[in-house]
Amino acid sequence: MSSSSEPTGQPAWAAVPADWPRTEAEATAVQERLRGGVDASSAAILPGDPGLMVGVDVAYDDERDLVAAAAVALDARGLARVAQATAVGRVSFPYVPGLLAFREIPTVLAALDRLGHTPDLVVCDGYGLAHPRRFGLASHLGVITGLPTIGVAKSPFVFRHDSPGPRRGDASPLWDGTQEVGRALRTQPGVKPVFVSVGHRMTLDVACAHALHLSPRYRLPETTRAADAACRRALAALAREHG
DNA sequence: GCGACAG
DNA sequence: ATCTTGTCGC
Repeated sequence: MSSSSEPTGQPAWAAVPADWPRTEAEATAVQERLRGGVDASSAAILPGDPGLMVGVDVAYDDERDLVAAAAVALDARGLARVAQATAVGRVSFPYVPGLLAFREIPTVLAALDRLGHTPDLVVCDGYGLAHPRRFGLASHLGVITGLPTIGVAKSPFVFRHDSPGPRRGDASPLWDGTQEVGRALRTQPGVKPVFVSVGHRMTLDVACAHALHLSPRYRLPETTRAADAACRRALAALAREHG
């Protein structure tokens, strides 16, 4: 047993599953197998509903082959912090565009387990359906956990888009041919847009509304900002303890 | 074949 | 992601 005087608690250790994909071919096969499980037909939670909005993010120390993940729960009404948890582990996959989930998910799952609350929405750093195989990180995490998820990415990936209007809330589609798979969304006036896509149990309109609601002051959602800070702190603490 | 390419 | 100096602004 361990006592925690830290407000955040000690990080959980995240083991990489023995059957985790090791090659790109194995990883893409997993995506092809799971992608049918995505539900984008309706939104499990609406902005304004009570509930817990959970941001997840990951920080890396490739030198030491370490990952730290954080899950931070904010009250949907008022965005006050309710709980947070962190986890650390070994890097489970190299960075390959399109296969980000295999790098982040084991540690993120450990942090979510440790949270002690069931999220009503998980906000991921990256993409969901706006992905080469329609199964980015947010969708993958959603299908594995069964939780509603959205992706909010900081930079464009594979799909083209026009610049959204200058006002907060202005958006323009991310096109995969003639299909809208995501949206470039202006969360703050005069600031670069973010890129929103559905993860699981969510629609694009509602995903954008959540992203906007979660970003009252800065470009990025408060969930993402909180999770980013928390996983960086966890990684720094880990490097401090060891060498 | 070459470049681009979430984090 | 991470590395990094200064700079502009509240």
